[in-house]
Amino acid sequence: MTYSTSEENYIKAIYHLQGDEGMVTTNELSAELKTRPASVTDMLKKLKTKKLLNYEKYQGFRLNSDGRKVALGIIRRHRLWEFFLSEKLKFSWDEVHEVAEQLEHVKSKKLIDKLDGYLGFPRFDPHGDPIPDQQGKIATHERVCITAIPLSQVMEVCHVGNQTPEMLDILKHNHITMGTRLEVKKKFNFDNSLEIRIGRHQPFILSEAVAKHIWVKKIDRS
Amino acid sequence: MTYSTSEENYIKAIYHLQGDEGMVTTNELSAELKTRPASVTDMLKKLKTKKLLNYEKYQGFRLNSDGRKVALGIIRRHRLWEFFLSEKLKFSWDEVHEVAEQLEHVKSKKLIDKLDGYLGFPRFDPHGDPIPDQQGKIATHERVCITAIPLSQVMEVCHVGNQTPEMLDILKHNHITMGTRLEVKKKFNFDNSLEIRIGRHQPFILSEAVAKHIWVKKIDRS
DNA sequence: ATAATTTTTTAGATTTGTCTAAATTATTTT
DNA sequence: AAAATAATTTAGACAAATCTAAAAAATTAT
Repeated sequence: MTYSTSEENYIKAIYHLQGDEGMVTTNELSAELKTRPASVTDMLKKLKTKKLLNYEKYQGFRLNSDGRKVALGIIRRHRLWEFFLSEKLKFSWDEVHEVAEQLEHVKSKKLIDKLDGYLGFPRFDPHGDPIPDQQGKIATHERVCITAIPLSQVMEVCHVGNQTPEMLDILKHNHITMGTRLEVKKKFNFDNSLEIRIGRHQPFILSEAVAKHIWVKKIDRS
Repeated sequence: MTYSTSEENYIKAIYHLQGDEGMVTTNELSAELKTRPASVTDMLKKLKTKKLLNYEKYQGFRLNSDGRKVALGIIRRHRLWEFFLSEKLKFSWDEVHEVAEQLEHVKSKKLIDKLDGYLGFPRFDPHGDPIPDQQGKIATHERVCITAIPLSQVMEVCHVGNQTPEMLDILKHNHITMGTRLEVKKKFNFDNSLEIRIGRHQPFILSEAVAKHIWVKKIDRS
């Protein structure tokens, strides 16, 4: 079974919006995809006839098991391309997404599996998000937000939950990138800002608004 | 200016059909694209309003200078992807075309120029066809069809003008691939078949129908 | 619990690219 | 040069994905 670019975009967006439980609403999805709610309703009917989601009108919806499988395939393609663009073509971190949005819709299982091998079966993309394998399995880091780690423990940045240009600007300014090792030196309870230190450099402050999007893991001794 | 996948496919097909002069006909193009003539007429009107071709109804058509420029851009993308698939992902010669057909429509100038650099600015794709550079310039081998070369002169295969599975089957059977060095030992005037020898191997026969698609160049001493 | 508001769906239209069938123009044959 | 044939275009339809405007259902507020 293959799906149109449009169908794939809806499936992927629903996957990202639906957590482990709870329903996605029409308006949420229309905001995410920048379409009108009426268009969402049309596509939901279509995806329902294709048996990818549970949907009763006015009741919200979620992908079923088949739908999630399809979504993981799309995410696999997206993240492998992001890895390729970043690692091989030296695209900067914030440029990869837009191009990967297009590449992910190229239909060829063989292409993706060969690309995976060529890249060395990476398990995480340049944003630190896990890349599903051929079976749709995803590796998980035990990751923690820097707002929640103990003081003076050096950890490695492995995920950034907000990738707007504004956010990336702040990260670039403070030399934070995927894999950066940092420690929290102090927490200011007044505004929940954090004092961060990278290696032996001068410590600096991150606001709570920024800090809550930065996730770290224990340093990999593999 | 960007063009839809469909528009790009028409532009590319017209480019391939129109030689240095002479008109392309509606039926030719509809056969090439496997659409109905009526669909071709519709698209011609559209491409005419976009000023990519000269077209007066019932009179045939050809791309103008702008149209050719667009076509070369599409061909550049196609052939760079073919090179990537073959060289990096180890796709076999006959598998690259179909996937490249999809990849060529991804819109990102930066992607293509970075890919070009990553591949080392190749000038010929795995089929021996030239890859246009950023300015649309194409390198040309001085190539000759094996039906037209002198006897017992070793030359290098650099182009195959027919890439149907049937043709590729024959080539594979006879161990002919891009870069193969061969010589014509004898020409049989009865049916214009050729006796070919590769290195010190046992010579074999190629029919005229096959031979006329195989092109060679002088051996590169660079 | 009724009214007001918000969310979602329906109905009908639009765009792109395709099709069939019929009409028109060009070409070939006699 | 007229008739037959072939090529091309027009007219009208359809599917996919979107939209607007209006109707219906659900939620929130009073």
